[in-house]
Amino acid sequence: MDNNFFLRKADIVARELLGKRIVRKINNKLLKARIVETEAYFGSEDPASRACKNGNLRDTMMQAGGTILVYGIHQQWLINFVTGKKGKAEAVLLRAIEPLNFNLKCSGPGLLTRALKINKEFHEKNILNNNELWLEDNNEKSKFEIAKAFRIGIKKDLAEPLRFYIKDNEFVSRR
DNA sequence: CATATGATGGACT
DNA sequence: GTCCATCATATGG
Repeated sequence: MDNNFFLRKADIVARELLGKRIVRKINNKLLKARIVETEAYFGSEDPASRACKNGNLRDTMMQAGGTILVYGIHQQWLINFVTGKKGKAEAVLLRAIEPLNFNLKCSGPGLLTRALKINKEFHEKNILNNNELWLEDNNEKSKFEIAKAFRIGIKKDLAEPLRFYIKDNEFVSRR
């Protein structure tokens, strides 16, 4: 994965992430999955983002693109990838993945972190330089259609749709 | 320490 | 669609 991949705006990265593979290494076994649903979040200007109020989280979102951001909510861990240049508070939330070589439900942000055993240990590590979790580009772009929607489970959303998913993919979270 | 608050998920009507 | 268990955080005393 290119070093500049995450240095773009969160909504661009969210779209580009679709179809990429996420690989998790556990005890020398590789869990592979395809990213099928993402959401873009912004810092200060985004009323839906926790970073809007929370200083610590915003600091993490201001890191340079590629930093992993993990935070707990409703007894789940949610994983985000920080995007944009250092100083910009932006991130992309991983909402759903399609398991390729294992059989666990991954149709939701909390479910996929459970399946891949992702927890706070990954917080503030870098996805581009990690031997337990990384991304692979397998050039699937243009093999699918991208659908847009408003973000899920949020009280105050922004005016523009910031949720992106692969159209007609059965592993996308519902609602 | 006490309490409130969800970027959830699953069960249920 | 609605209800709610459950817990990592933030915030206030």
